[in-house]
Amino acid sequence: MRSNESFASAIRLRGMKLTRQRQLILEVLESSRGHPDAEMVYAKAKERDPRIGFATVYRTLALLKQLGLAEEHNLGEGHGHFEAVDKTKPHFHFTCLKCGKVVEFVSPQILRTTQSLCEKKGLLVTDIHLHFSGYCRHCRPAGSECAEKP
Amino acid sequence: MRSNESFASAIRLRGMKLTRQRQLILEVLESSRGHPDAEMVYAKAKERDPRIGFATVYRTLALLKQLGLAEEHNLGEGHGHFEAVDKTKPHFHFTCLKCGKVVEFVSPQILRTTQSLCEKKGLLVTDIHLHFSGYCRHCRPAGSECAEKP
DNA sequence: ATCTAAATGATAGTGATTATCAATATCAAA
DNA sequence: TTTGATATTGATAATCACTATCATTTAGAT
Repeated sequence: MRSNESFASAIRLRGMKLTRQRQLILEVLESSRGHPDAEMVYAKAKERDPRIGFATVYRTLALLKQLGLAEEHNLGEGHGHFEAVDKTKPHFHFTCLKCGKVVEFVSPQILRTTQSLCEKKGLLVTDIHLHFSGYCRHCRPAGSECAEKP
Repeated sequence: MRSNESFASAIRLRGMKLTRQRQLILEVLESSRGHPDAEMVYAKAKERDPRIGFATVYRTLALLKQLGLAEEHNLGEGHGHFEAVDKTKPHFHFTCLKCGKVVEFVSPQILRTTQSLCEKKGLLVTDIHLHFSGYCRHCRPAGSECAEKP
């Protein structure tokens, strides 16, 4: 795991300590498919370290976010969902309002547009959250095309 | 206020009742600058109707969202921010991580790209939330250009 | 004016996240 | 390698944003 290295150095750079728990939580996140929430990460971490605490999970997820190793997404449920960052594959999310399915997709064009917008406005962008919601192919009413809100 | 009309008809269409409180909350939202949260809407509504309740504010904001008359944005604080919808001006938000300022901007190009993505994937998109965060012109470190997360 | 269902407001409850703090573990230095 | 300073942990209490409940009130049809 290459990010273990960068994690260790980022941690030490800031005078923080590389703990068993922090490494475990990063590993859990990296080996997760989809977008686990804090509770899910806690459950998975607990399988490998039954003594791990809930607060540590939250603290570590916040730390990983700060270090740019994790992202938190708001998928329309009342709580956060987390994902290990793979810088080579920035992507966006669509949530189906009916079946709840989350679709990931990429758009180099949106990234480019964002890039140029950011330059024009003098904004230093560190995070882009693009989240669509609506109805997936399966749940959309028959015959409906892309449209504005009803 | 043209949206009062559409509000009244949308409400009645669904067999709901057009109450003093609902009208007041819509008016508060429409006359607000920026992106008030539920508490702010409650405070402003209370100025005009001291008997109004907290739950009513939440219920009505949810209703306005359903009717497409309001949007809820996640600006990185732990709670929602609301905004009356003006369909002629879809826009996005940038939050400065240092000073907290929220910048609004438009991008017809991103809307177009979204439109065509949605068509390709067969997704019926009803809502687009694009939220950037980073550092504004004033807070960004001197000499820094647009860049990835540190 | 009357009636009925919808809506309100007060408040209790819930779920997610954060703060507190004594106990523990990391890691630099002796 | 032990020691010591202090960052971190884990248990739990607290907080925060929001939602459910329910008796009372009100909108709007008759």
